[in-house]
Amino acid sequence: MMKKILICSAWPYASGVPHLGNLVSSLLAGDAFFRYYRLKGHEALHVSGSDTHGTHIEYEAFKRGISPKELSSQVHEQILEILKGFEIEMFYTTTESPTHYRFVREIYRKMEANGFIFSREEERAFCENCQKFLADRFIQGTCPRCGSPNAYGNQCDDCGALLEPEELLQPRCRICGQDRISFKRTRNWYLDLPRLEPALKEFVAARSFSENVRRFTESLLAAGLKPRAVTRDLKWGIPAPFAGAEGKVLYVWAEAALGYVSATIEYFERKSEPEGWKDFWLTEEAKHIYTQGKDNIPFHTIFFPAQLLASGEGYHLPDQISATEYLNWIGGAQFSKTRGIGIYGDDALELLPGAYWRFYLLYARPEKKDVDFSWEELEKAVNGILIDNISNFVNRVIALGNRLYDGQVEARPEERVLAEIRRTKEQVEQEIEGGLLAPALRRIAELALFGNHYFQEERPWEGSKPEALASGLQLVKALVILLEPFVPSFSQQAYRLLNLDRPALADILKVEPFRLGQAKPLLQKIKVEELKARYEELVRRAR
RNA sequence: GGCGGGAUAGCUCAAUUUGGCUAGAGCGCGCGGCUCAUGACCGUGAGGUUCAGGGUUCGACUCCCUGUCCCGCCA
Repeated sequence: MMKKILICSAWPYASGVPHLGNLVSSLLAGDAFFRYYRLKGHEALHVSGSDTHGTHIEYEAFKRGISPKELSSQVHEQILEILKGFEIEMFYTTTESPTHYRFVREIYRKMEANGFIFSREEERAFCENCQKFLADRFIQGTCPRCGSPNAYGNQCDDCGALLEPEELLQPRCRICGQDRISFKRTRNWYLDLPRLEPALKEFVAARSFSENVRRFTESLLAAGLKPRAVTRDLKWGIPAPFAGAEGKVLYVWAEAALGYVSATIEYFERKSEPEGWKDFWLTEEAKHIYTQGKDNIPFHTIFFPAQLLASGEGYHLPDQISATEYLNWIGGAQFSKTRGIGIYGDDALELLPGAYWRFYLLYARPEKKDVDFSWEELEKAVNGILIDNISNFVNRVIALGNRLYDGQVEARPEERVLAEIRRTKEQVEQEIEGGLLAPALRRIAELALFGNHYFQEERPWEGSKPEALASGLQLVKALVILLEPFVPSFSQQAYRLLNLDRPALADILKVEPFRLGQAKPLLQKIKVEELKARYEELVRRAR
């Protein structure tokens, strides 16, 4: 049964290039899901884009002496390169796209017309020098609790106290550094989340979210929701479409997620099928999968669906949230570009081709708990499992087929081998469709183990057991097809050796004669000490 | 402080949903074998107080309680 599957990966914030953790939790995982469902014969589409608005990008651009637009465009281009290098095939746009602007403004007008938007006046910190309102984190001052001079408007990092901006002593603007801070009245528009609570509860109850996602969301709902501001007194963003809100923009989190819809619309516009998006969004039939880090869960199970519900347009709500824990740097440290901690997408590709990263990252994807990056684990996964175990098995079997049967091998795999392949396929399907990639990949690696074991036992190189070779080839075929979502370029190379043309998942069990190409190693082992040294060099150069 | 997640072999992970053979794999280590394959592969051995303590049970890694440590989120 063919189904429309929409994969929505969390939008990278375009203040800087994404790091390995960002990639594995969203875009890379999204690509693996996308490729899996396509392999299975579904009509799959994977969308995301650069989240380019907001204070942080304004600030980052200011620091670099360029405009927010220049910064986000630069980063967007870098991300496009990273996608290519990591073999991520998707529709990737930006929140600056005209389609997104139009869609966001329209849907907010609908939410307002349906009575889910209200406004109220409040006091906000204002920098007289910059002539702009300041987000909490952009006011710095002395902590009233511990006296640290570096407390922020929302929190003092030194003593941990949670603060309100007006509590700071000697407040100053982080952007210009001056202390001409005043508190001015301003009007903001709010999404009325309390009024959407019943509909949200119904939505969550009707979905079979994974245990952690469901529990987390339910506890937020049980605690009661508060209205959430959707406007900001900023220049860099999408102009708020409400009467009286001239000069204000929509809050980034209030518009970026809507990009899942607008990106789908844009994708079909470019294909000249302007109605095509409706088959994904205005139907119950489709399945929507969201990939992201755990910090994004409430936005995708509450804030975003609330917006869709408030529009009253009947948009399809999220079906599955595949949220990861964090990939941390060595020793559990948080990635930080400014402090030179961690590997970022662009540097990663200077060290190794994307396929190697894909295998390691998806194999170690932090689906259950935080995982620390480790060079040793990278080496183990790539050299030990992908190459020694899997790729060598592929080469082993095909080379033997070349040598003994001149590449022409009859189709007569043994039933017990087919049964093992079938079991693996079913387990892999179950894991991936349940939102998990790492266990699926581990299961595939086990099939290679089975293959090596089987070969050793049957000794087909002695020439008397052609069915063993046929079985080996069937295993190879299964392996490379199952691996396509994880390491696509590897599988595609192997397809050529096996004379397969765009195989489907179901072909794993199809029995047919083999006509083999000339075997050759498809991957080269990595030298981790050398990589480490080159990485140190990259970090040094960046400083 | 509240909520959630985690803790299993030196390392990375299974098994916990639904309590049930002797807690399993891979890597690493010791020994042996194979030699078709990228020094790859296979067998075998050593290696466990399943974080700690208590409880329920014929039986607990699994369920309940208390505590410790790690990671988040929130206040």
